[in-house]
Amino acid sequence: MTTDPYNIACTHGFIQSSCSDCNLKGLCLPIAMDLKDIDRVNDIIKRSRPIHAGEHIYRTGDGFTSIFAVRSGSIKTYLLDDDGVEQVTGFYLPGEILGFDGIGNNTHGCNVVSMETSTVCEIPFERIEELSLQIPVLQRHFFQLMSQQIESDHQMMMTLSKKNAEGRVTTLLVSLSNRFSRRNLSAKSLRLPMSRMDIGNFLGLTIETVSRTFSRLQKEGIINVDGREIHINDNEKLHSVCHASK
Amino acid sequence: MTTDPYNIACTHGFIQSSCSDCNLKGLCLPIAMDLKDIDRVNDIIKRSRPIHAGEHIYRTGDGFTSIFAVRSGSIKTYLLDDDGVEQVTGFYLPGEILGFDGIGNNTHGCNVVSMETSTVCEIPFERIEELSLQIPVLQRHFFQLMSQQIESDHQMMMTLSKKNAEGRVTTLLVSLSNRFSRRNLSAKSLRLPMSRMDIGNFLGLTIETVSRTFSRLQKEGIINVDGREIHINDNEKLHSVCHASK
DNA sequence: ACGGTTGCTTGATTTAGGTCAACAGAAAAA
DNA sequence: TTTTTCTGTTGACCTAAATCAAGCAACCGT
Repeated sequence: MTTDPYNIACTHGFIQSSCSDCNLKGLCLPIAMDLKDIDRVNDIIKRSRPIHAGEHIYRTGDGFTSIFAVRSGSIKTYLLDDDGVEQVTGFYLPGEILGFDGIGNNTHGCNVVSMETSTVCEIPFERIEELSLQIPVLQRHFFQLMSQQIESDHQMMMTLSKKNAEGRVTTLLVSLSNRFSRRNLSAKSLRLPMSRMDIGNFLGLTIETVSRTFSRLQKEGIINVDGREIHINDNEKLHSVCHASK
Repeated sequence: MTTDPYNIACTHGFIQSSCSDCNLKGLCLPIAMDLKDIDRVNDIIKRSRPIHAGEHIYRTGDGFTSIFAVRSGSIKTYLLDDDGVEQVTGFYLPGEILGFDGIGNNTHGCNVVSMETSTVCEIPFERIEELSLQIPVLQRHFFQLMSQQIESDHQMMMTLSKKNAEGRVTTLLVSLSNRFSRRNLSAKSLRLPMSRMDIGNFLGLTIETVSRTFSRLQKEGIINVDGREIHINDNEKLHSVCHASK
């Protein structure tokens, strides 16, 4: 086994060191990109050593130099307000890209921490910006990724503003289920990468309410809960509860 | 007076038909852009006839072709969920750019409606995308604008998730005050462009709670309220109430 | 001058979810 | 082994904001 810090990260047991081999490339790179251009992107990417649970990738105020693609594990982003109150602003799973805040004023706008052992691909922004000038489909891709982030943030505003506890929790479950199945993992059985604390913080609820909501959904036969293991029994009901408003 | 629909829009009483003359260009275009490039941008922009209160600029699902800069008046964006429930996702004032959702899947992701008589500059996206490949500072600018939108959406998530009614209302007032003063308007006295309904919808509160909160802030001497006219008496207190959490 | 509609305010009551408190299982430490 | 810590669950109670209801002023079209 190699000791190269950029190559020991793969969780699948084999070294995966190039974008063209990566089974996540359909998520973080444009599909319609020819191999030559993928290699040009590949050349500027730095692959990380494993990042342990609780370890930060960057913090608010750090100089902005790179965006990051999650390769394995799971990551959360959060803000701290003036009083030190934490607000979780997002959960990021393999194939997803984070760090698009930060471009605005050349300073990272949030804190990023690993929720379990994770690996990321670091994408130096100035380099990818140059490439984007030369590869139109890449420029378009980044506009699209940022646009999707904006759309999903707006959905989140809707969730926080209009939905009750059941609606919020089920919305998160549906989102996670979709994102797992995009990676060809089970949409029915999933292991939550985050604590009840983080769920509550993200959804604007207390841990007690999150816990009670899980229990209620289980009692109604919609899901089975065993700690962080969730099984979706009744997807239809789950989706209908999803719209529950306050 | 001309009847050219693209040139009757100016509210200042004179025709203003070029970006280089526009007193908002510092807000929607990069500062470090030379005149030649500003003219190239100017050439692709379509200036709108006046859009009346309640008139839509586009709706969710419409084909995405352009982003828009607000030139005068005020605009709100909102989502409709499956049950037809409205969620206001943003208020846009002169110099601000909207429509960055929509890039992701080539379809507009929200509804956009004018809150009063407004004019906008329509920026055809494919044209500005081409220009962005040729003018690096312009590409950077759009990345920055989208990044700022993401950051402010995250702040909004914090507001909705963590703040009580007073915190939410004052946060909106502070934001509006800042955005008015950016345009060299009074930061102390402002006229709200939106109804109590829209404020409540945006902030995840009922109109009654919004109304009561305004009344309470007035009783505490922090602001004066006369319908949509707001005067900020005690900016310091306003900012401290701003952090009020639930 | 006329109802009718719309936007906003205020009061009385209800309720979802917050707060406080106790406890249990799992994992880590001693 | 016991102890401690951490995470999650459940119960009792309380409170901020929702809901329900009434009323008022401004503005509309007739």
